[in-house]
Parts: sequence; structure tokens; C-alpha cells
Amino acid sequence: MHQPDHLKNAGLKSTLPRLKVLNLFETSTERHMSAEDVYKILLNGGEDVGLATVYRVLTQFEQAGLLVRQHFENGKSVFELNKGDHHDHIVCLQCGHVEEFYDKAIEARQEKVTAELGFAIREHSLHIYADCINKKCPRKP
Amino acid sequence: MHQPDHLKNAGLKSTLPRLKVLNLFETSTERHMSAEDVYKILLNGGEDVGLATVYRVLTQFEQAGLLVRQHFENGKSVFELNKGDHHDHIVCLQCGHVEEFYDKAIEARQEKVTAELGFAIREHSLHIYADCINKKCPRKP
DNA sequence: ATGCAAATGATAATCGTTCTTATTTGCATT
DNA sequence: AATGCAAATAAGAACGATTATCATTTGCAT
Ligand SMILES: [Mn+2]
Ligand SMILES: [Mn+2]
Ligand SMILES: [Zn+2]
Ligand SMILES: [Zn+2]
Repeated sequence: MHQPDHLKNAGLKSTLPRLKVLNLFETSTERHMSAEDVYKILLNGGEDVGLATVYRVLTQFEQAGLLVRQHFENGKSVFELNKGDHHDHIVCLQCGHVEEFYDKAIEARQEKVTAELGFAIREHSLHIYADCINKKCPRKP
Repeated sequence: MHQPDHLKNAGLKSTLPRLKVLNLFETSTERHMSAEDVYKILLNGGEDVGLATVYRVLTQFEQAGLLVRQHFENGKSVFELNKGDHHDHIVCLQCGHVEEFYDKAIEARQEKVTAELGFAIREHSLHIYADCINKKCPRKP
């Protein structure tokens, strides 16, 4: 789907580390990954990159609009491929599984409430923390 | 409003640092303050406490239900007096001003959406980032 | 093939927060 | 009011996530 061109278009040279990181996001089953996640997965896959480079590249991809950054409550930034949409997140408190959702009614009410209070809305984050009733919830630490 | 008894009731000895911190939250015009905020305000007011103590006390107050912790996007924890309610936040991107709101419709939709996806909702955070149209928005750095 | 700006990666530094530990304090008991 | 002691404090070390520094390497236009 994404090709090296995407990097060029974003004004980024298509270097090995950047291609590795982009490829990981395109092929991984995990949509939401932290810098540490990316670093470890690449290392385990025999691809070695520097941790500092991973951080740098993730930020560049965010600025280029390739990735979107999320701030969950565990203190670390999590990134995901930019699908061009907007969605909110449900995070399982037991296994960390992340589910995405979009609710038109919620979005509309946010606009309304914010406008009524005299603000011009720019962005928002709605994070729901829950227990997934999934029988296979693996209770990841 | 709160008295030393509140500390005792929470199983906390009424020590000087704890009384200072509690009093600050009760009298400050700023409802939402970080550990660093509390520490600096007390110091400027001639009350000296250790920064580590501020962190410890804030966490204890949170556990005792006296304070509520918020995670905004700047990476630092922010605390506010527990009014016993639930509310969400609008943060001005220009001046940092925090406005509180509660919208029954949003809360209801969250329950519904989450249940439909097979989760049992525990908590959530909704943070709206906006520009306040306030003429006196002081554009704090 | 050559040159060079841009990118990398090892490491140091920073920031918010927590931990460690010697000292002090609240407070119940004489 | 003096004593005893568990609990709390404060200074600084330690920590985890992230960013900055800078010598070396790489992509890529010539
Ligand atoms: Mn997502
Ligand atoms: Mn609030
Ligand atoms: Zn789960
Ligand atoms: Zn403002």
C-alpha cells in the first residue's frame, strides 16, 4: 500500500530505518505501537535500528501525516497508521487490547457543548477504559 | 470546608505538609494543578515542603478520594479537588485555561457504544482541546 | 566514482516521577 | 510537660520515557 514514494512525497529520504518502521506499521497485526514496541519488534526480527532513530522517525512520520500519535494513561506515546479518519479508543484494562470506534452522536454533542461554552474546538481525545468480555482476554501484564 | 478531620477520616495523620497542600486546593483559584504547580506555589508563599512529599501527598489524597487525577496531553498529572461528580474537560490550547462540562447525552452514548462492542466500561477521559474565544485569553506559554 | 547534506546510532542529558534512607514529627502514654 | 515510637518528611539517588549531542555513515545528485 504505502511505498517508498510516500516518504519522498513527505520530504523524507527513503532510508533503511524509515522503510523498516513504515513497513512494520503496514504489516503488523498490532495497529497501536509505542516506540519501545517498534524498537523491540524490529530487533527481534533481526532488523537493527537505534532506539533514538525510532523515536525520531515516529515523530517525523507523525508530522508528515503518515502516523497518528495517541496518549493513553500509561504515560507512553502510542502510534498508529493514519487511515485518514477520526476515531476514538476503548482500551481493555486487563489485556491492553485497543478497540476503535466512531460515534456520530458523540462527535456532534462535543461540537455543540464546546461552542456553547465559547470555545472553537480543535481536537479531542476520548479514551474509554474497560474490561473486555472477550473469553480469550490474555491478561497481559 | 475540609478540616483536618478529613485527613483523619482518610486514615492520614494531619501533618503540616498535608494541611498545606489540602488548604492550597481549597483556596486556590486554579482548580487544576500539577505537582510542580503545588510545589512552586507553596514555596513562593513561604511554605516550604519537599517536592517528593508533594508527590506522595497528592497520590495519597487521590487514593483517599480527596483529589482526582487528570492526564492531559502535556505528559504531567494534574490534580483537582474531588467534588463528587464526574465531568470532562476543555483545555484552551492558547492559554491553558481549563473548563469543565458534563453532557448526559455523551455519557449515555459512551455506555451504549462500549456495551455493543462487548466491553464493561470502567472509566473514561474526554479531553477537548480548543481555542477559547475569551477576549482576555492571556496566551500563556 | 565523488561529494556532501542529511540521517543514523551510541551515548549523555532532560523531565516528570518514584524510591531510599537518615532525620523529624504527630500523638498517645506516662 | 517529658518520653517513646510508628509514621511522615526531605534530600538526593534512581528510574523510565523521551530528546539532544555529535562523530560516523548513507542516500543520492552530480
Ligand atoms: Mn486507533
Ligand atoms: Mn476538572
Ligand atoms: Zn481484555
Ligand atoms: Zn484561552
